[in-house]
Amino acid sequence: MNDFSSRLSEATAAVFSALGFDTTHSTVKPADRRDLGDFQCNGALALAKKVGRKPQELAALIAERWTATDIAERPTVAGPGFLNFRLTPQALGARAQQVADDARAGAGLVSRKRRVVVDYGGPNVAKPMHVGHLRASIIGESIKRIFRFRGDRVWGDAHFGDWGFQMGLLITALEDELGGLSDTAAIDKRLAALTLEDLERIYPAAAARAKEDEPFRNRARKATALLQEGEPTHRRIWRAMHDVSMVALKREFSALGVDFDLWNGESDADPYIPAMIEELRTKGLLELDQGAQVLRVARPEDKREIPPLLVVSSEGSAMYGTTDLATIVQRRRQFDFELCLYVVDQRQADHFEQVFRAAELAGYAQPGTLEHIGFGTMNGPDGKPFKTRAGGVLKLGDLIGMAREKARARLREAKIGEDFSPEEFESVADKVAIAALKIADLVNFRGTSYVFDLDRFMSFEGKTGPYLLYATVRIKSILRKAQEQGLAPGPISVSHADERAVALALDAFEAAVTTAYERRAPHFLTEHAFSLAQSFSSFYSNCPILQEPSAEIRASRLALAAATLRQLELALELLGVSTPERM
RNA sequence: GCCCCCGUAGCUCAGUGGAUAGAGCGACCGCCUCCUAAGCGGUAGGUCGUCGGUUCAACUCCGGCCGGGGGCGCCA
Repeated sequence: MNDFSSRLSEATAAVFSALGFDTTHSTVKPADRRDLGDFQCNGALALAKKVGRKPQELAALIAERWTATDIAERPTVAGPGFLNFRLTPQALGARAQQVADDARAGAGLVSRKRRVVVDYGGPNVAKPMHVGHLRASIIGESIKRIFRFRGDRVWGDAHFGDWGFQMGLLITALEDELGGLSDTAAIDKRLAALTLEDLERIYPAAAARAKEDEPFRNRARKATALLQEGEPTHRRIWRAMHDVSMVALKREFSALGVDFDLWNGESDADPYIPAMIEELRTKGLLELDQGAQVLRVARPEDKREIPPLLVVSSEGSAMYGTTDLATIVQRRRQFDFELCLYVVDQRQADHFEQVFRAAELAGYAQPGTLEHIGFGTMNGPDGKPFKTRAGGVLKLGDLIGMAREKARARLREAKIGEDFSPEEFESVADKVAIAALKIADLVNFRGTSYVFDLDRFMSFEGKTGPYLLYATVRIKSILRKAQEQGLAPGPISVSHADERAVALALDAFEAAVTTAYERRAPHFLTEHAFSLAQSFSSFYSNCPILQEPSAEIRASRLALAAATLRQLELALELLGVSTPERM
C-alpha cells in the first residue's frame, strides 16, 4: 500500500530492527490527537515490557534513530511513550498529487485475484419486497462492487426463493380457486390473466391457512413434491408465477440501482439435486431419520447443538438446505469459485453453518471458501420487526416513492430545479432519494440491528446521502466554472490547514477500501466518504478557489478539488450511489 | 432450557488493548454584498448496562449478573 500509514510503518520497522527490537509493534496509524501529530506509533509501550525498559526511554531512542525521511519530520515523544509524526507539506502535496493522477484514486488491487460469488438480495416469488429487503440488496450490492474494484472476478447472484414450500402453497391455493387442476383450458386462461396483485393476495392467505388447516398444508407439501418431480401442470403454473414475479422484482431492483450478473433462483439448482443426493448416498452421508433423509453435521467439539441438514423431506421434496447445497455444486461447476459470500440475515447463521459443514463433508467446498455475511434486522421503534401504522409491512416500492416525493419537494423549496428539464428534475430527485435510503443503511455496521426510523431515512441534512451528493455537486459546479473561465488545475501544494486535512483524507481512501473489503463491511467506506466530504466542506468554506488571487494556489486548489471529486464519486459508486450533475 | 448478537451523549449510531471516547440529529449561539446555507464554525451534553478478573494500560480481552433482540430438523 502507498498510504502514509504503510510507509511510516515500514520506516519505523526499519528503526526497530536497527535497534535490535522485534517489529511486531512498529505499526503507525492515523493519530487520535491531531493536535500532536498526523500519525502515531504506540510500539514503545508494548515493547517496554518485553525488553524491560521504560517506554518513554524507548520512544526517545526510536525518535533519535529516526532518520528524517522525505515523508515526516523526526517524531516527537509524548505522554507515556507515544511517538507522534508530523508529515511534511511536500509529502502531503506529493501524495495528493499521486491520488489526483490515479484513476483508482490511490487505492490498489489485491495481490491475488479470486473468483468470487456474492449471493444477495434473496427476494421471494409472490412476496413483494419490503423494507427488510433494503439491507440485503444494498449491502450485497456494495460488497460486490468493492470486491470487483479490488480486482476479484465477481458474480452477483440474486438467488430467488422460487422452489420451496411457498410454491406448493401458491399452486394449491390456485387449484382451490379453479376447483381442481383438470381443466387445461381454464388453467391457461387463469395463468394468462395472472398479475402480481393476485400473487400478493393469494400468498399471505394461503400461508395463513396452512397454519390452521392441516389437510391443506399436506396438500401443499404434496404439491411442492409434485412440482419438483416435474409434473407438467404444476410446472406450468410455477413458470407463470415465477415470470410474473420476476418482471416486478427486476423493476424494483432497477429502481434501487441494484443489478445482478445472475438472476438465478433456487429452481436453477434443481437439476443438480438428483445426482447430488445419489452422491451423498454413495458417500454414506445420508441417514434415514423420522422418515426424512438427513446429513449429520454435528462435531464432538460443538458447544451447541447443530441439528442435521434435512436433505429430503418425508414427502420426498427438496428443502431449503438441499437447494443451497445443490447451488454450491452448481456454482463450483459453473464458476469454480474460490470464495462464496452469502449476504443474508444474521438469523440464518445456524442454517449456513449446517450447509457449509455439509458442503465440506461432501467435498463440495474447501474450508473457508463459504462465508455467511450476516446483517441485523430492521426493527420498529418498539424493538420489534418494523410495521406501518396500519400494522402491515412497508413495501420497498412505497418507501422509494415517499423518498422521491420528499426529494421533489425539497428541490422545489430550494428553487433548484426551476431551470431543469422535467427529465433532469426527476432524475435528480431520484438520485437524492436513493442516496438517502442507501446511506442511511450503509452508515451502520451491517451486523447490528437498528431501528427503522422513517424520518431518518427521509432526512436530507447532516450525515446523510444527500450531504454527500451535495458535496460532489458543489465541486462539479466549481470545475464547470473553472473550465468556462479557462482555468486549469496545476501542481498540488499543501499549506493551509484545511488543505492538509483534505490531503490526509485523500490518503485514507486506500485503507478504507481495504478494510471494507477484508471485513466485508461497507460502512468503513461510508465513513471515509463522510470524512472526505467534511474536510472538503471546511476547505470550501475557508479556502477560496476561483477567487484565489495567486495563480499557483488557485491551480493547486482546483486540482485538490478535482481529486476529491474523483475519489468521492468512486467511493459512492462502490456504495452503489450515483451522483447528479447539480442539485 | 441451551446457544448467538446487542447494551456508548436526550435520540440514531461509529469506535476489534493505548493519550482528552467520536459523528449526525435534537438544544443553544454565530456565519449568506464572496465558488450552491441540503453548508460552515462554536457551546452544552457520557461513572461506555453492572460487578469482578487479566494487563504497565480495558469501551475494547475473560467470567458472573441485569436488560433487550434472535436462533434451536420436515417454512425460507
